[in-house]
Amino acid sequence: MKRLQKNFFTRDVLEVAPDLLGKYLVRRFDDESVQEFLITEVEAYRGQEDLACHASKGRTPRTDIMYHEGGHVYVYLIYGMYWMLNIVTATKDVPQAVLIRGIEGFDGPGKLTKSLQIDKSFYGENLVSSERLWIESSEKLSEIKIKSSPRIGIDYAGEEYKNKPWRYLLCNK
DNA sequence: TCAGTGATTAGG
DNA sequence: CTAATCACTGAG
Repeated sequence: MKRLQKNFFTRDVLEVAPDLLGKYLVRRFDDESVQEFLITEVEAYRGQEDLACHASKGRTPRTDIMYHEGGHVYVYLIYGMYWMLNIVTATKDVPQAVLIRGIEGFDGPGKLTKSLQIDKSFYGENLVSSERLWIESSEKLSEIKIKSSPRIGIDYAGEEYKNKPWRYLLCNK
């Protein structure tokens, strides 16, 4: 196991997203305990032209972090209750992010962040240097199978983008 | 199926 | 300031 470095995150989101499957999300809690979670489901949000991406409406205080270099964390609240965990990818001024939808043991992005105790304080966290949240790769899982499908909950994105198969799932059963 | 929930955003 | 929006969940 070793922590993923910046060059992993600075690629195009469509490369990074499927590549995150089979990797481990590692969280060090406030009591110093460390837990690792296999990433099983992600979605790619790609730039200003992707109408499902929050950055499609332009740069705002909330989406600002997506315009940074890959390797940062984008966290936001949805439906007044649930924090969503995203990982910023690509280079400066290219707004892309990967939504972590599922990890082993927890299905659903809302439950995931609740279990990992992730909230707004993680907005902008650097996954390369952070002491409480990062990603590790495992040499064991060299062979994995990936399935893709349209993204969830983005009917507003228009015909072209809502049907893009930018949701990736692990299926090595 | 559908209500709860509050940050974020655009518009006066 | 106000009103609309929303990458979800759980109860029924």
